[in-house]
Amino acid sequence: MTADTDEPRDGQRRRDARATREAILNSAIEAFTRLGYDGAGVREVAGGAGVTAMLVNRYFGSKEQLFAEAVDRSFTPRTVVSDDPSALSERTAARLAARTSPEADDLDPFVLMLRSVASPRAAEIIRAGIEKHVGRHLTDLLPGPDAAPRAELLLSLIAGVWLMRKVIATPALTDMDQGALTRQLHDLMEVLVNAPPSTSGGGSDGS
Amino acid sequence: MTADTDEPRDGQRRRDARATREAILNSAIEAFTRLGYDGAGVREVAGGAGVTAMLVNRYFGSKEQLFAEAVDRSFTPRTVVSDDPSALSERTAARLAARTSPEADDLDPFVLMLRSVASPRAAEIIRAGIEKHVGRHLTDLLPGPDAAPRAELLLSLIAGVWLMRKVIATPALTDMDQGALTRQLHDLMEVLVNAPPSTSGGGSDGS
DNA sequence: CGGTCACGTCTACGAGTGTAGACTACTGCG
DNA sequence: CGCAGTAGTCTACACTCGTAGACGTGACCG
Repeated sequence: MTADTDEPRDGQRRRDARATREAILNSAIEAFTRLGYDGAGVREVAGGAGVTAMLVNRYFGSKEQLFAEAVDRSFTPRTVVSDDPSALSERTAARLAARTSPEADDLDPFVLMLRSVASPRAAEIIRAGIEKHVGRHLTDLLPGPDAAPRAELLLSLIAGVWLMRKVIATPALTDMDQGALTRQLHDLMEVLVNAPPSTSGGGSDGS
Repeated sequence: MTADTDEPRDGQRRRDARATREAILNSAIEAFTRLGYDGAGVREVAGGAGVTAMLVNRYFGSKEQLFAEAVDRSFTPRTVVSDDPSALSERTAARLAARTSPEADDLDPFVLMLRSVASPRAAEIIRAGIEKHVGRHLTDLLPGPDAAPRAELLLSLIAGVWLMRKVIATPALTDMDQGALTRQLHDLMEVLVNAPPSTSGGGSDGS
């Protein structure tokens, strides 16, 4: 971490606008991830930062703008998708399996997303954030044609696993052996990465 | 539809407890799917059924119990997962692609789920519903060992596609050609259906 | 030491939430 | 016709929400 979030030595932050704004934003990420956009109140966010509710609106204008900044910040460190094109599916599968394990703390942009999509305004903000941060980046990483829809399909898989394993907590998937899960996810992602443009003449399409 | 939801000929339902209960439940499914558990108010549900809010609680006890019945009802007709074991991945992929297309009406149990998981109580109810209706059923359909986690992985994929395509509406995936999407989903589901117990000696498992 | 301005808080409002209890009105039966 | 029971409504309560405006207060600068 950078050194700008220095905590005061006297135990109380003293009229430091920069640090207060940061504290509010961090508290917002935590609250939105845990409770979702609708569930997290401004007072809750403020309390987590040690300030009153009105300061939140003074710094961020409104809850909606606060959420937009929280989404932006939450997605900036790429926690799951690997940056290495050659080992993309392998490393991404391993990271996903590890970060969705029951022991892991569930502070994650995907959880924030899943718990906030109920609100249409939040969904719109999330869509923009997804495109800006992961979608575009992932599209560049995938080889072959039609990389964009395949990238979003990969994101669908990641989000789905996060949903079932950490938000809904289906038992069989939650208790699944991590090695086996990693292998399964790896196989699935390989299908998406190694683009079959239209391999295997599956011509028998109905409709 | 069955004939028990007969609408009155004089345009107004007249003191028919059975039909009123049904109307409330249908309105609840519609409202919860569109707005989620937190977003849909009791008054909204009641208004959709043409009654007042208090009647909802009189018939269902509380909003939470109403939600539980709505989830149960919403999941009973299997809309996506095919019942045919031999063509499971093929038909499920086709149905999923069709039902998540932009033209399709988004009244679906998966959307109801995705828009309601923010509430912990609702998430618990959904988990039970998933297990009861689709999970168990799908586990029986899948061949090979460890069918339960693979079934839930399949559900993760389905839920993720619903999320990205209909709830968040990422453009590349929403506008994706239906035939191509069906093919991609089919390939993915094949990986899950044709269980590789531990094929391809990726024995390097940590932990 | 005193002024000044930004940082932070307090009170409050209007709207919306789920739910409880009392009340009305309609239907069917004797 | 009158009684009874049930389908449905009305009013209300206690609470939380996001946000607006007025107010206090501490630190820096001269």
